[in-house]
Amino acid sequence: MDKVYKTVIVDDHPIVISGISGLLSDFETVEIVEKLQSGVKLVDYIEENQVDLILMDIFLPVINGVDLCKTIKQKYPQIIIIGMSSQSERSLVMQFIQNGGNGYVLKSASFAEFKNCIDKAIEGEIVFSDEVKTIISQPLSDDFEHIPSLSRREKDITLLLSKGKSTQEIADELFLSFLTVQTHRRNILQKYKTKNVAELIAFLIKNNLLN
Amino acid sequence: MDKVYKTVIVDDHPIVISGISGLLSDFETVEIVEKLQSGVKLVDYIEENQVDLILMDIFLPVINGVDLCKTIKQKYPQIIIIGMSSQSERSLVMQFIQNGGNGYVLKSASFAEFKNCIDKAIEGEIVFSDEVKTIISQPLSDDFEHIPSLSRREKDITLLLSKGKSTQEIADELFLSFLTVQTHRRNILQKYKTKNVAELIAFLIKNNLLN
DNA sequence: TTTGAATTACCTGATATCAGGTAAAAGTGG
DNA sequence: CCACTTTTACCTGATATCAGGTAATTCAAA
Repeated sequence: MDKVYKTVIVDDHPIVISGISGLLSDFETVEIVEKLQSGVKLVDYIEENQVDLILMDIFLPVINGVDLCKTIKQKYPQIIIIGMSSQSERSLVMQFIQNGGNGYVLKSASFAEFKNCIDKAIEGEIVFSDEVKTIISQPLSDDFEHIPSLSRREKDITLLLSKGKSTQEIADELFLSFLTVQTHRRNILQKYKTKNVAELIAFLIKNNLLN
Repeated sequence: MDKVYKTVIVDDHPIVISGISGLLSDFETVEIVEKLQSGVKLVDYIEENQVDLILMDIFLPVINGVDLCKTIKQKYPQIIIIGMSSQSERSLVMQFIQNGGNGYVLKSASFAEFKNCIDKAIEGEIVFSDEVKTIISQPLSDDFEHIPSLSRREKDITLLLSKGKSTQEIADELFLSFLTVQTHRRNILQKYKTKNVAELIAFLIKNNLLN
């Protein structure tokens, strides 16, 4: 007899949870043990209960899905984690997998795709829904591009930049020298290989790095 | 006996559709007649069939939910349209309502909220889920702020801006004078009351005006 | 404890942006 | 056809950004 996978669904949208529940109700190998709306609750739940499989939204309030996956995998590497999101930015998928994710499925995937991915993931494969596959396979990946993260200070600065603040204004607000902020700006642009703030902000928002 | 509302659900995520279907199956006054994954299909469907109520995602591929609502309401003002989305940017909600929307519900709303909103909308009210209410009621609205849209040329330019292109590069790509692009930039910044491109790009993306 | 990353800071010069003003075509809709 | 918007274009000057370099301090992790 096959093992029954104790499964947790994490999504801040009740409707999505209900949709997935419905989908999974046919599965004999999967048993939904909990439905949660936040990453914090997930961490708490795992501490106290046995969990084999997690289906999680990547865009969660407070905690980023990628970081959440990393945290969980560090303590419980045996748990299978499948990420979900609406859009799929190539880099985001890569990041998720690099942090231990076992698969990535777009919410626009068909039911069949969804089921297939879950089956395969249980068997130990790294799985992607069709659309994700086409996206990540485009620039024939041997460059497992890894997106650097922003430091605390850099986050402060990018946030203010996105609000239209100038270098001088940012310096004043953060009680820093104009020149320091200038250095940070340069480092951030370099870090993401962007030419100017416009491109930077677009990149950061698309990759969910801005707040 | 109450009228039974012929309802169409439009969302590019099958899972969400399934979730909403489940939710609505209890309703006696609502009958789901079609589930669609794109705005184009919706327009086609309406031409051929009777529809009383539409639940639509705002972020749809190809056609913007706001524009879609406007188009439909022009021809079929009697159809009740409720918008849905994951995040709620105040201005986006306002735009939707201004274009004829009968309500706006966040996907993070509870089932009870969802049901309540649909009931009230059927009765002719303009409805919002709780979280949306708090967001839109903040700057005590008598300034029914309306967000201007980008002209064709302005769209071209903002798109290139978000890719990090400079004024000169944009001018070259679009075969325009440097000075023309400069004028467009100024107009766009003015239009959205933004101080620089960084703020502009952040604003445009948040309001789904880019691409 | 020491290595490396993060944060702070300064200097210079080229280039780009932003804000002010003006205005003529070209296209659109009533 | 007229009004209005859009698109095109020019001028000027102040200010900001970007790119190059260097370097000391702080702080966390190995």
